[in-house]
Amino acid sequence: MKPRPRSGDRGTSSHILDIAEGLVQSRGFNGFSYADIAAALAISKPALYYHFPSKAELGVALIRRYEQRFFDALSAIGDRDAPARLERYASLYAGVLREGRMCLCGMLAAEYSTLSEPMQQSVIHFSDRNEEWLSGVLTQGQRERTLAFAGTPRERAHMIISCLEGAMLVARLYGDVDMFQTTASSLLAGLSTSAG
Amino acid sequence: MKPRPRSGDRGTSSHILDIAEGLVQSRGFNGFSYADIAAALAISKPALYYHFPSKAELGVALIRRYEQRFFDALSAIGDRDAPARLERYASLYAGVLREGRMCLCGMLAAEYSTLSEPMQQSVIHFSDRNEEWLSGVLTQGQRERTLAFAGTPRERAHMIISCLEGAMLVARLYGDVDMFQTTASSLLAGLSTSAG
DNA sequence: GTCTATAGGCAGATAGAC
DNA sequence: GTCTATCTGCCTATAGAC
Repeated sequence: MKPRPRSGDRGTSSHILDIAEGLVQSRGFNGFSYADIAAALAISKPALYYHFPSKAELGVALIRRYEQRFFDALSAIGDRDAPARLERYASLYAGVLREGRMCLCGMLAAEYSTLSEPMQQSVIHFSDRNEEWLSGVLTQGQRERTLAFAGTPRERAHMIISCLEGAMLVARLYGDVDMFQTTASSLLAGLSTSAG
Repeated sequence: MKPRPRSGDRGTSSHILDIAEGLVQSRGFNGFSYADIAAALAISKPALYYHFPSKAELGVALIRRYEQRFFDALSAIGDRDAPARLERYASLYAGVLREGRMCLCGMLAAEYSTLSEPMQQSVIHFSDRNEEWLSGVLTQGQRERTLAFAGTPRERAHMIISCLEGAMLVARLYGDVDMFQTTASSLLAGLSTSAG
């Protein structure tokens, strides 16, 4: 019997994921341990194992929740013209960076070869879905004639995601969010037509 | 007295760095241990400590050597017009990726917050120098009228490096070097003038 | 320069009480 | 669900022989 969490109390599992998420995004999956989470929550290490029986399973749960929230945020962008959706899309990344964090998926991409197979699959799944969503926006832009670019929407989506990830990686190195904004803006500016 | 290494024998320190470099570029600095290097060289762990008294000092030596070689490779690009130099520059990244590796500097950028302060400084130093070199090429291109772009050469250099790093990160996820080539090409294509 | 042996700590993970 | 106690193994690093 799982007790239903009271409103405002999302339960211990949720709090564990909150802490773990921040640790992965700032230090990487190989850069923290259960002891770090336990300390942050003032709880014992074995208590964590009740909720997540292994670090790898915690990792999978982490990606799944992040994915859920990320695509909820994309849905919340709503119906706008493509350039406006792109701008909101980029601002999601900027928000993460402003907290001194790397994109979860980008961080795990760096550590990819050290991850368990289920975690690797989860990273790929997230990445594929992200590219698919962005590709849809680019296709919309072509249809609307608000966006113009060489190559397929898929290729362009891949390029934009790659550049945003890289821009986060490097901007975080210098603790300079403005650097990211400059790169993101000039990346997207090149796509807009005068019709937009 | 350090014995002079015979030609072709660059010494144990050098071999240690070779292995460590590959490990960092594929697994990250937090993703390998002295035991991995020892196993690869069929040598004991304490022997490694004779050459590098701590993992952090090995890390600094690693960055320094990588930097030396990288900028030697940039010098070897020689005097050409800016677009040609850019193309060779991007192909250096592609070569690393082809070995299934991430750029050393990009990998360490992801793990930045977990690195010792000397390692952090070394990463920044490398990154600054890289940006400076690329910025010089972009300035040359403006002078020659072979390149045209919005913003300052510095900003553009920063953007190009960011995008190349991100493109490596994501391409490595899918084990697809062509993806990187496509992104790199379209990134550089946008800079060339018809004069070039 | 390289070895064997080992210290001391922290990692991921389990047992069993409450 | 959470605790204390504990296991095993690996990590970084050192001591001291050859």
